[in-house]
Amino acid sequence: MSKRRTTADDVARVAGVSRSAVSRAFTPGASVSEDTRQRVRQAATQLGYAPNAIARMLIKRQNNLVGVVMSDPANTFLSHLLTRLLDRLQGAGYFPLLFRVSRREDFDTVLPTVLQYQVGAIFVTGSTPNPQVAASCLNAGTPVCVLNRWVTGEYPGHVISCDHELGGRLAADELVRAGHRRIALVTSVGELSTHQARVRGFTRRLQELGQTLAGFEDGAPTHDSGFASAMRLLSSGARPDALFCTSDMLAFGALDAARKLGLVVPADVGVLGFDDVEMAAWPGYDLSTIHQPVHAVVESALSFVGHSPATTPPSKVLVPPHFVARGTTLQKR
Amino acid sequence: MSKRRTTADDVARVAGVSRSAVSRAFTPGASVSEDTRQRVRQAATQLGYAPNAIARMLIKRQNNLVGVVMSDPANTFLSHLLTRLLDRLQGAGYFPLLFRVSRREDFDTVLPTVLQYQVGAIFVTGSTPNPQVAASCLNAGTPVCVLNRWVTGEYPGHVISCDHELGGRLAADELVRAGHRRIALVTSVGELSTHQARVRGFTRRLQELGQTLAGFEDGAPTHDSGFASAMRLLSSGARPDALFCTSDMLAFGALDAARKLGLVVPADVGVLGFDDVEMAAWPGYDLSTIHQPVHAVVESALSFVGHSPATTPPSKVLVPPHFVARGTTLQKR
DNA sequence: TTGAAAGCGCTACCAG
DNA sequence: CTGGTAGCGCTTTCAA
Repeated sequence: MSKRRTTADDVARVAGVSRSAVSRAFTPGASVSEDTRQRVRQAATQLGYAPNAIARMLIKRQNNLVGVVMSDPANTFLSHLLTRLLDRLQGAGYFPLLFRVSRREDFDTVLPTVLQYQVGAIFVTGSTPNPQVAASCLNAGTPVCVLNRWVTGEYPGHVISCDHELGGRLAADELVRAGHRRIALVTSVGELSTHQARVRGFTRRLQELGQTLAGFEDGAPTHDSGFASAMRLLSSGARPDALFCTSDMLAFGALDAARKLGLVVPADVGVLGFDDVEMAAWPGYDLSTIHQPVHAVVESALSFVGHSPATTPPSKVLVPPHFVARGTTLQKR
Repeated sequence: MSKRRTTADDVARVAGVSRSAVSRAFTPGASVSEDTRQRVRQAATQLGYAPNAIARMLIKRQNNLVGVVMSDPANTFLSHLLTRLLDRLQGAGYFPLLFRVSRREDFDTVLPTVLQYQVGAIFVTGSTPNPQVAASCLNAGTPVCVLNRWVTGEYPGHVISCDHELGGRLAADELVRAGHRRIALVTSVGELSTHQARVRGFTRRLQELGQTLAGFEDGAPTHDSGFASAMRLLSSGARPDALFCTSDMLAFGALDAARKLGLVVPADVGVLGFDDVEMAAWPGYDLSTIHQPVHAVVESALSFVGHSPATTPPSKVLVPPHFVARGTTLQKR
């Protein structure tokens, strides 16, 4: 007994009108008499009818679906980005089709699939698609937009990101300006390309300021790894007087390590993070950090959806981050 | 110059075969000669053709879309649930259409919209839909599944949740068994119905154990609120010797408050959370908590997708949580 | 304002 | 194995 979903024809029959009339009754600015509209709406509710969005999509040859591809929604920072993106997308009348992929290669597999759903745009976070794959999307008329990571080399799609390298430079500036002189780095460059840019900006600026790195630890982008890295750094002979951690998660780990070693923050050791997730403002951490401009990134991204790559040529946008002073770095005078 | 997307007909023409052949070449177990399949695939890549999923959905009268409606993806606990759900859904070949709603009423508005996309199931987290709205979905043949919150009264859909009340009872058991005798409650019952169940179980069990509540604070479900509540409780004349916080977020706030007041945890005051989010295991908090069985909830939820409510009658499933002993509660002997 | 008819791009069923 | 044909449920001309 597979109950066939009620269609516009069913409603038309009950309301005693044509199928076209039903369609019009559900189309905002269509020319229908108020009388027929009422009759149709009534028959519709009676039968439990609702227009089939799939059929509508097919005939309109366009839909309000957008693809969102991301690596890890549980990642605190990404989840904030996602929330913001979802809110704004829905506010603009779009429906996000969400894909989670874990491995790098899966991004390239998933994009063509997303494309088949005739989405109006594809947003990618957590990795960068293969240029060829991106090109094929663009070719099909679908803008592809990489969020929050910079793409080096030839890449045909939209890229809109926080200026991670500038963030790294800011970090060096602030730490040195606050009086820290033996600065070490806790990072995850091996796993995350965004961290590479942060490290690059940081080390370059440090050099410009006449400082040398007092230590370096690379690991996973996790609290545990930050903890372990900081433990090594802070219990070594020549203890650093500040740690630049290339993400807040790493910084939280470092802070917990400093605490465990009985060090006073920031007097004994300053800690600077990157991202400015919600937790950074918690009194338990009160983390000084480099704030990523999530809102600006999302706003900028939104401007691409619905615009064919043919008319709106792919652009690369870099949004500047800024320093947020809290209690884990010395206060500059 | 609106470049019409290439269709199966275009490919058929180039490959010198019929449209049916093209369709077959893209259908896994169809009967096509290897020769034609090759020719078609080649013509397809040449033209940049990919089957239109929308059209396919329409004709197949079923699709692999599922609706996921949630309140706050940035909520640490929900984001874990979401990640898990997404992973398993994709693993099973489904495509999640994600909706974020903030206000209670919006849930009822959004469900009919989701329904229009002919989704195979709808998962709701963060609120409970109006029974009538749920019924209309069920009526349309789409299972609706409320995740992680219990529904009181008449409700026609699936409900699969952690047994929050049992979790509350466990909390009382563990705290008392560990030797805490002046136990206060930090919660957010005013805003979250899940917390209500936790509180109910907790207070009832406490009573059964012959204990009385040593304090009670209600507020927002945030770190800030937990901090403020604990501050009030712990600086009052008759200081509690343990705090049951109905979520980990509240507990983190309470822990920060205890630390700020110079209290030793758990000697001076024990703290017990609820959820067991990742952060609870961080050494900085090392929070004892009640673990929510996210995996079990998701597995159970998955079994409903694709099964018509007509054949699989709506069920209510309650999954038991368990206690996780860490460093913020006294160790029972 | 209304209804009839022609598809949207595809799959499924039929003969061949 | 293959090509024609008939729709999926809807919107949209086009006449009336």
